[in-house]
Amino acid sequence: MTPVPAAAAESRRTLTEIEAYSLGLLDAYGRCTAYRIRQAFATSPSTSSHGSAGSIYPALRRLEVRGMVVSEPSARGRRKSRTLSITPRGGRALRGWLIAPLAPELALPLDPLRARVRFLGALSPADRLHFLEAARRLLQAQLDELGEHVLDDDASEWEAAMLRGAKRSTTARLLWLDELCEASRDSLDP
Amino acid sequence: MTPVPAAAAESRRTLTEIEAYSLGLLDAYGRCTAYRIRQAFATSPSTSSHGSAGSIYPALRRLEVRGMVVSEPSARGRRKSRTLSITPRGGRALRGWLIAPLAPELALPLDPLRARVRFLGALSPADRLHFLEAARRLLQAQLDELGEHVLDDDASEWEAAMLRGAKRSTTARLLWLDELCEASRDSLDP
DNA sequence: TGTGACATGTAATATGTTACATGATTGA
DNA sequence: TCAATCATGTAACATATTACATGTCACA
Repeated sequence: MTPVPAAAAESRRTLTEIEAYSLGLLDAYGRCTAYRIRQAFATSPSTSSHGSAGSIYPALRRLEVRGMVVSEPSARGRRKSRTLSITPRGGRALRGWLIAPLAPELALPLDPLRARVRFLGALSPADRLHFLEAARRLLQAQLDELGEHVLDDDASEWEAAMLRGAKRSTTARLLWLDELCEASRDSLDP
Repeated sequence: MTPVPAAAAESRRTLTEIEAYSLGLLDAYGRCTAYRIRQAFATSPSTSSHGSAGSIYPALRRLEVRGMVVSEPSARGRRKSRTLSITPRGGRALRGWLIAPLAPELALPLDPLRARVRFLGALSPADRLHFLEAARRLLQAQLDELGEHVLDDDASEWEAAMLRGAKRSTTARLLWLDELCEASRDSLDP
């Protein structure tokens, strides 16, 4: 990330998903280190691929520049460390993000699997079936993982709600793939 | 978009979602203009928000640089226009993208609605209910729109399959919101 | 004492978004 | 003929991804 242009960050009205998620975690946790935020991204089934250092640290820096987060140096042993907390302004920004009118594209997020299915016509019937079966296995594994996912003691009712949503979505997509798989198998080998 | 660095574009192995989608459309359509690709993005329920000129034209240019697309000037009246078509290399790239091992994060794409639900604890019960009801209305509208969506004559079986997938996902998320809505209403006004 | 995990970052880079520019065509 | 829309782009910008850098701590 290139150095954060403070003026631009100040002038922007909205929060990116990563910024909002970070604010939300900070609000839920009270005070914590940037590393804890990163870990939360990495371990959440929904966001595991979006918790890279190169996104989180600059996002937190931007929030600090905008006065939504404050940091204080905290000496854990001799290791340098900064403890973050959300400011009143940060709280207002978080709630503003939540109650803002929902953009229409939130209704149907991009689904990379759906995009691939769109173009399965370009494959041979055998390759199609391979694809669909691999996709099915992937979703089944994801569903198993979601079932085993244990929530922390301090997990909120809403974290559990999110998990239920993830399960429902995955189940629906799995059923859809089952159907396609079966149709594909029939047409290949009647 | 800054000018496309040809060397970098050549050396990259993978396709972005937009590149792959463009290749797929070009493969399905045979020959067409960039504008037709853009329109397809804009009218597809899944990708309506990703068809900006600033993404499509540079993506098509990158594909041309990589030899996956060729363009020939076509005089429609006196208006300058270029007709694009996919090359054999482009076809191989498309099929390679389709049969490539699926990255685990494709199993559970980010859902901005799910992210917001995760942090509903930051809102007052009344605001929570407002949020959930607005989200429900949004998904219901999306579902209605999907139901009315008519496919072209040349629509493939896979385009229809994609549409069914979109409906299933949306229905599942709507049911989930219904549940949350009801629980939220009960707790607010027992 | 050295190996690996912890913790905090930065640099380079490619990409997507927003907004603007431009000329041709069509319809009122 | 004037406005809207068609069609093709470009420029500026912020952001995410990948890979790397650096120092600390636990423990074998």
